[in-house]
Amino acid sequence: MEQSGKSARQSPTPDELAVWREYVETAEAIRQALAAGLQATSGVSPGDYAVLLALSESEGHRLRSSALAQGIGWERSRLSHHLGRMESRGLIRRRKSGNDSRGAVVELTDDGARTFRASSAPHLRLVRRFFVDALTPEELEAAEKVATSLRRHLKELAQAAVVAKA
Amino acid sequence: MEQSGKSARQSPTPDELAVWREYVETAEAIRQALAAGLQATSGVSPGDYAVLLALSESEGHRLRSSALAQGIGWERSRLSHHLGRMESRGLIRRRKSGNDSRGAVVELTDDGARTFRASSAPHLRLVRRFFVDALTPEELEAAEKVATSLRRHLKELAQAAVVAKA
DNA sequence: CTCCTCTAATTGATATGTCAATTAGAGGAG
DNA sequence: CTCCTCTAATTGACATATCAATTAGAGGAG
Repeated sequence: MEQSGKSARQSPTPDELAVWREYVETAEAIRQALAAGLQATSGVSPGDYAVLLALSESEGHRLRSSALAQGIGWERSRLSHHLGRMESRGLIRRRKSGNDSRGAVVELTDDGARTFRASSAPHLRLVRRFFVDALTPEELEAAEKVATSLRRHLKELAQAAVVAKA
Repeated sequence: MEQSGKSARQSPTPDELAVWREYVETAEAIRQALAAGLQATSGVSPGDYAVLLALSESEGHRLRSSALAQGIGWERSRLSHHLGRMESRGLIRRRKSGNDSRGAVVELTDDGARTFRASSAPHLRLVRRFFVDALTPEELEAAEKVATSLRRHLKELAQAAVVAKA
């Protein structure tokens, strides 16, 4: 009867599945609300914001493209395409790197810096309105614990997969 | 000194912001892991899965396109585009509705039904592995509470916005 | 130097998502 | 019937995301 033992159960129970659905749908709804707010208040997308934030916080408002990709956790190709769009809107500029002319350096234009300054406060206000204000201090703490557990578990699974491949 | 009062605070504190980032990044990581798993095990995207699930559960494996959009919470245009892609892969079929020939009826093909059956179990296993197994029963309950609070708060804000417009 | 291989970044193809504009038919007022 | 208006769904344009293939230069072996 190992099928009935807890460790042999393969699919979530209906209750577990309901929590899962609530979890993903909620995260998606908030992501979407915030994206719409950011777009409406300052005309930037969440992707734009991530790039502008990373550049704004960096020394000299510039970063190697690979360092930028690393910093915001994007694949390079995604970043290349996105930088192309941002460059055509005048938010950033790309130059060849001095030491290694394979590498590109991405830098914020004045317009990009101005756009980031204009978008930052409204964005943070929305994070507060949509997320922080919705939760009691206890819930906020619980949310952190849940996210941390999920993250840790995912990392372990990824680690196990890597080991299995080797 | 109303700036220092809690109710006047506009931006999240650094701690609150850190929780927010952990929350969104985690949700995004899970979404992405699950999408990759679904693709690898059965060659369907999360969007395909949502459509196939709704049709599989419906009377006669068919739904009015507007009812389908409503059921999975998509905009119509998004659904139209997605159905076009699924139809070209032979997973679904569209017919004109009898009573109202503006309306289209979407139905599962045999191949679509087979594809859904093949993708369902692996998908549910992954939900269990990535989400349910990561959390203690207490954390699972906490996750539900957090999601519910966030959802309720979002709905209230949307309601307030609608009222403000009127 | 020449060849090999590795790395940085871009490019092209395709899938997905959003918005605005359009098409087709329903249904009522006159 | 004709016109008006509303609804259902699609379409086109464009932004975004992923994957595979490619380009350009770095850096070492010979």
